[in-house]
Amino acid sequence: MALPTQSTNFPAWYQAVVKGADLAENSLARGCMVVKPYGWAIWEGIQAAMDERIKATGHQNLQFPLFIPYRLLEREAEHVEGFKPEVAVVTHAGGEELEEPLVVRPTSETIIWDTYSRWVQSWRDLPLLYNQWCNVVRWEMHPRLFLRTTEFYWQEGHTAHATADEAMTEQRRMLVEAYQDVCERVLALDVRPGHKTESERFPGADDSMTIEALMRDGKALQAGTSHYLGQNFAKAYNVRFQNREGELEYAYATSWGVSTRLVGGLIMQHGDDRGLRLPPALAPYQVVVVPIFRTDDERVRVLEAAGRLTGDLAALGLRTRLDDREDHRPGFKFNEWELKGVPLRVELGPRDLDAEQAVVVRRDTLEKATKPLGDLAGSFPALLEDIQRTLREQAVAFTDAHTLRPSSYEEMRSFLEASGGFAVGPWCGRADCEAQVKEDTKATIRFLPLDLEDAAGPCVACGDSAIVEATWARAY
RNA sequence: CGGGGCGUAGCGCAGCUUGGUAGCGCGCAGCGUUCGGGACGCUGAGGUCCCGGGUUCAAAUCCCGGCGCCCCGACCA
Repeated sequence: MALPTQSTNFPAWYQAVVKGADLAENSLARGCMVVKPYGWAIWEGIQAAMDERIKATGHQNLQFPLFIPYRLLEREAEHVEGFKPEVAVVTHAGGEELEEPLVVRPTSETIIWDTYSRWVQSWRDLPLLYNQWCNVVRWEMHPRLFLRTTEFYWQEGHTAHATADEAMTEQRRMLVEAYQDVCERVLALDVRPGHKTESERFPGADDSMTIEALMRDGKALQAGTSHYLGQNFAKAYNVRFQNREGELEYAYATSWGVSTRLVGGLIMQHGDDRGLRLPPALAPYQVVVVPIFRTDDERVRVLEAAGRLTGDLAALGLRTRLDDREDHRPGFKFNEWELKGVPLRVELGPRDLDAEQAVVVRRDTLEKATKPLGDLAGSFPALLEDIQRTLREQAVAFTDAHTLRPSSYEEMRSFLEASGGFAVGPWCGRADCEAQVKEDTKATIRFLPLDLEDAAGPCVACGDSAIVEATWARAY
């Protein structure tokens, strides 16, 4: 299949990659997706890395129900206001109308905090550090595979603490030590952490933190969020504990999540005109060996050598695939594995065997090298590390090259209107100024610095005196 | 909800103006030739033309009424 070029038709390119690399497809159910084995393998890789960090930071996994009684959702005013338009409600079951409708969870704060009220009495019960991997449903207007689907898969962490300080430390720790770490170290993405403005905050939160990633069309993607919920949910669901002094106090909350959206971010930050480029740390196959032969004699010879190489690679712990399908020609396979983003490809044919060599192609740079068969496998771990590093460096270089400090509002406007990337500058902190920029450019403030510092000088958007530095971009 | 478009083979579409045998490309099946960058030839399978009604000797095509989907404007991990 031919891929549209990224630069001329990014949405079509994205769709073609998702389809061509066999990651997912639209399902009959409105806005939902069928995640296919290759796409799910990528998600499982993300899950494994994230789950390791979640556990390493002291959390345990558990599981809450899919259904939430409607009245529970209604307890926290801002929360219900924010989610009401996008919840799916079950009104009928068991052949009759339900006395009380059930909401299909759009997120689980409500049912979890209602449960926590029964789990917490004393300061000795805190903190609660729990996480669940599950699916949630939000009735979205414009579904797009991985980026915004009606049903999506994620993890949601929900913690309860005895003090505000401890909760805020937890909020930041999960953003940085889990989300940012896995995105950078495993997915090789460039993500920028920061605070959301009040208007972009999670409904019911006192503060939302985000990691934002710039895609190759210059639009930003919110790749993960971590919220400090203050005592809002504790008050709504009556989660009180007796502190060391014997006084009753409401608990402090955090919640944080990353979703299958990360797969979309991976595609859109690393992808090129040949398709996906997967970082070796995540790739379901790190190396694919494509044997080339015509005659029966050649087939025996080549497959024997290819099998030995594949075995050597597997013995080194590398995820390896020998593509010995006989119903496709080599050229087809080269293109297919490039589309699927496999980091390294080995081409092995009779001519190579005669010369005791193999052709090795890296997906990140598309460099083709001829290497001696001698200790070919032994050279691969270092090569894969180099690909991992290169993808990450390319991502950082791209974001840097698409970040502008505009010297005037006019410059900022034309930059954002053209989706040039991140525009960074001093901001007055006012919501009406933020709204005006959105009206002018369709761009929003993606984040404020993680360490909030005073900014000097005039607001780059409205000219009033600035209080903080902001980063604007158009977003997915 | 306001404006525009579409519904025909698994997918992408033509045919509709001017009613008359259901078509094309990809994919799929069989056989043969191919095989170092997305192969080719021959043969073949596959259809409630979105649904319901009407006009007509005859409807994918014309008329009426439904339903569904997509794009553009406000939400969202």
